[in-house]
Amino acid sequence: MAEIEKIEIGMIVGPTASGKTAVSIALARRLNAEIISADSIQIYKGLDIGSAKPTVEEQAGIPHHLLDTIEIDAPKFSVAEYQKMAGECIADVHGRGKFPLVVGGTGLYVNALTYPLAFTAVASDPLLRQELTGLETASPGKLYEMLRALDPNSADRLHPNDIKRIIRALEVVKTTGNTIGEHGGDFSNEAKAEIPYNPQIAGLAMPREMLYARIEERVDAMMRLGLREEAEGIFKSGYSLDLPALQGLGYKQLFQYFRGECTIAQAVEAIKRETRRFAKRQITWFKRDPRIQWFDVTQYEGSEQLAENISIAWGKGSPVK
RNA sequence: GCCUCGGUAGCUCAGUUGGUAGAGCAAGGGACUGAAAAUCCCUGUGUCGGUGGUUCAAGUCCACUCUGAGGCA
Repeated sequence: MAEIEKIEIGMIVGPTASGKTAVSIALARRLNAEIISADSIQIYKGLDIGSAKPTVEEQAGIPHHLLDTIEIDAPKFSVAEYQKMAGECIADVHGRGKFPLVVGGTGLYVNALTYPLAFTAVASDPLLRQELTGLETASPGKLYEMLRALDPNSADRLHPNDIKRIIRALEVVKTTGNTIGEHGGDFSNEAKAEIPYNPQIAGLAMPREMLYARIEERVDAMMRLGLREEAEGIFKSGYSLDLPALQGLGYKQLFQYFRGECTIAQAVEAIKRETRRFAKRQITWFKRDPRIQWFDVTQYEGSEQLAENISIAWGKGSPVK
């Protein structure tokens, strides 16, 4: 039986501020790799300081893909587009004889590459979404009732208050006549569907206290680097502040300051607090993924040593001298 | 030195006529199928400053004591 040859890829995941950037550079050097970002905010142009996007110097000559790729006001960018673009990047990098190294903290994007999720089946439908939102406003609980009738499995899975996901599930079943579960694989991959990659996933972990201290330091550093000015430029540029891109940490809180709703000190505090909560959600997400091999960064001298151990774990032990 | 008001969760504070404590914020846990840095769900974590006393029973009443703030000398 002719099996399609899978592309071998490496992945580095972990919460924000866990040191993914530095390790990925060290690892890319060892493995002759190019880096493909799995970060839902760094992919936007102009969101640089606040997204902790690696600078040109930090990229250190390693080619990075899917940074600065789309406009802040690009219509309907989503995980489906990401899945497609990342797939093309991986094929391209592999085709040029280099190792694709996916690095990022957006769990859904990581899963879009490592589970056979059939996103492409149903596009989002803004008009239908608007209509459904109107229905829910007029009579709260209505949408969950509808979902219960049309797609009981999804209704079981979702909480009645999780309107966003309820709308998406309704969108799929109303547009196609099939439920969301009938469209493809899921995270548990009970369908045993195949993905075109053979991923090895390394997770970066550290004690919670240490991670929070790093977040604190990093937010202060962002402010020194000019996060306020970056956000102010966007604030004044006329973008709708409801854009998905502008829900990113740092921007949202500074917009409140620009509107006079809080002091700059309160905005910075809020950025730190929300970033901690975000990191916690990322940890929850990655923790349940049994395929991730965890590396406690405190067990290693620095990113070079950590990169060496990851490459050994991936069966690529002998380091490039 | 005297007087007054405080000391209860990580923080700010509630706490009825005595019945071994509860709000907000912070925090912790979880979910996640085309917005995912989004969205949603769950959870009180406590030597009630200390020691004695009264009482069947003390965060609550009494005495002493430590400690903070203010006032008068």
